[in-house]
Amino acid sequence: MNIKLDILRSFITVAECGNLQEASEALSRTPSAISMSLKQLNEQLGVELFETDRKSSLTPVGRFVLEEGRRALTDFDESMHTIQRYAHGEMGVVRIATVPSVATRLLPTVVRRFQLATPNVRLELRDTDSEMVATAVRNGSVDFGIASLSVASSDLDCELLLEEPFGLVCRPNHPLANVKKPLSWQALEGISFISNGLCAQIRDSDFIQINANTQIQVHNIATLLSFIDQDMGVTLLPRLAVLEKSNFSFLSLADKTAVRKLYFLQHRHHRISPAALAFKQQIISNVG
Amino acid sequence: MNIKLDILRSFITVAECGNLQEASEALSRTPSAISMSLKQLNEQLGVELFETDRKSSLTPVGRFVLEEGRRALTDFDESMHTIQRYAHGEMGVVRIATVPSVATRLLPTVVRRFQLATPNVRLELRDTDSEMVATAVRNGSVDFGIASLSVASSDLDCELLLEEPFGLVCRPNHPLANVKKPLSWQALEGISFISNGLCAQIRDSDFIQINANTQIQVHNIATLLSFIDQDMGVTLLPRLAVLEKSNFSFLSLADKTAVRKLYFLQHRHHRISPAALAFKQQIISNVG
DNA sequence: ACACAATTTCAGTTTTTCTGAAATTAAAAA
DNA sequence: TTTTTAATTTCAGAAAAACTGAAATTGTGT
Repeated sequence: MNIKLDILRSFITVAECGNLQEASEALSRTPSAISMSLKQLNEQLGVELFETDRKSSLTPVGRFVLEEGRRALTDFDESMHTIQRYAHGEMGVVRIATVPSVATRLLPTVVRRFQLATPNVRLELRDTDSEMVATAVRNGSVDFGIASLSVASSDLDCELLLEEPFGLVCRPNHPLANVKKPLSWQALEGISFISNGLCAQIRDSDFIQINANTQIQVHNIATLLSFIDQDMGVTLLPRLAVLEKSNFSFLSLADKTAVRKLYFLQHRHHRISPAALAFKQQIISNVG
Repeated sequence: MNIKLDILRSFITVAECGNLQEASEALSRTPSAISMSLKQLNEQLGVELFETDRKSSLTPVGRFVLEEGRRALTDFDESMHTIQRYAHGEMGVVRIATVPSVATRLLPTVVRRFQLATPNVRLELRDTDSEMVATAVRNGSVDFGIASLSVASSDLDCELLLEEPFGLVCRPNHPLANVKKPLSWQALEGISFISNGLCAQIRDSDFIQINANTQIQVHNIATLLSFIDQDMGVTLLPRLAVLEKSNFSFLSLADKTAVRKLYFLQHRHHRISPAALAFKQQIISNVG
């Protein structure tokens, strides 16, 4: 039979203490239990490990077992510790794909806290559009993603992270900028409206009409905002997509159904690593 | 409590087999026993290791435990194997000090056999005079020694290896070379006798007289033999001290008490390593 | 050689691990 | 979906292993 961890541990303790009594205290066993363990090790190796039955001096084999066994045990314990740390999410890699607005507006705080709590977890962030986020999740190149499309399929799992209302974005000197109450869709009539990719999420039929008639659609947010800045018109965006300290007015809408929903996207049957789970929960607690 | 070897082994086998049944056969246990072991590992880590209770796919933690655990186990097993090999004398170093005649006449055969049987044991041979052999044993710089002095003291243990009779060594054309029967001490009268260090071991009073009256004493055997070769006289040496295919006649003596005794010298309370013990036994079996 | 202290042995107890049957659960098939 | 089937888990009892405390043994120092 194989040499057991406990027995090796007992031997090392005895060899270090130089006698059974101390060792038995250190191991919280009776001397007789330790004696029996040593006897077992003896029989397994077929050689004496101590010069006499007083455990004060080792034989050459004893010295060898002490040295080699000590190394083997510390290595093993270290490995087990590493496993524990991984299991507790204190170690590992977290790979995330997310839409730009979340990456720039939501994650910095979360990342800062997470790094402080678990400095040994490496983070790999990537920001793209929602489609690519879903793809990355599907092919397993990220642990989970955050995107605004809810495409729960057989291999993709969607979980709502947050809803944020769309608002009208315009220059502060735009006529609409002074309206105090939430804007109705009628308010947009006769106004030059620039569409963007996120608008597709608003399901209101009145707005869909407006959106369909729009002449300009700009997908890149930075470009979009520079259009607005140059008096080309107004657009609709969720709060997060606009920088906080921007030079734009953000006006709320009367239609409370006009919201962008952000979802966690995960491979359906693949569990994520403890570190990834911890990061995900950090995001949730930071939003809630 | 700590993660146990057996449980880790079970987990790895199950992960490799992809199901409990195969694994339980490989481990010669029932599936239920393995199931309980896995449950224990789960509880110790606080995380699921398999995606479902069919053990076909691992969670990220499971993959990590498999990888790290596999390495930890093979390292540990290797260490234990190394210990076993050392304990069985298949590994290690054997350091020996011996008198020249043994080193040149006895050891070559023994070393050849030993190296064949245990190629991973390193040998460190050293040849000096008996006094220095004893010193080397005493201060622990060799595992054991072979010398012709019996100085059993409190820290030195002597064990007879072999006795070999002294004989008269002379040139083949020397008058004594033709004597057919064993020589008596009287035969040495009027003959030029060259003494050497080993002669001190002959305790016969007649010879002691002869030895005391000798004009020349040569300690180095090579020098001694070259004196004999140049017709300076005869000497007494044990068989081993003279090369087998030498140009000298070797005549037996009537006094059967004139023998050189070779002893194993060992530190009294220090056990020697299994490899050293094996080598020692190889010597004994080669002599007997 | 003696007395003392440490270790081992032994028998019985506790703890752990294992087995086999039954219950549960998940995947596959109808 | 429901049924069938196969794998896994749970459970209670059995077997094995480890442990304890008292007694016997052994070795050390005087």
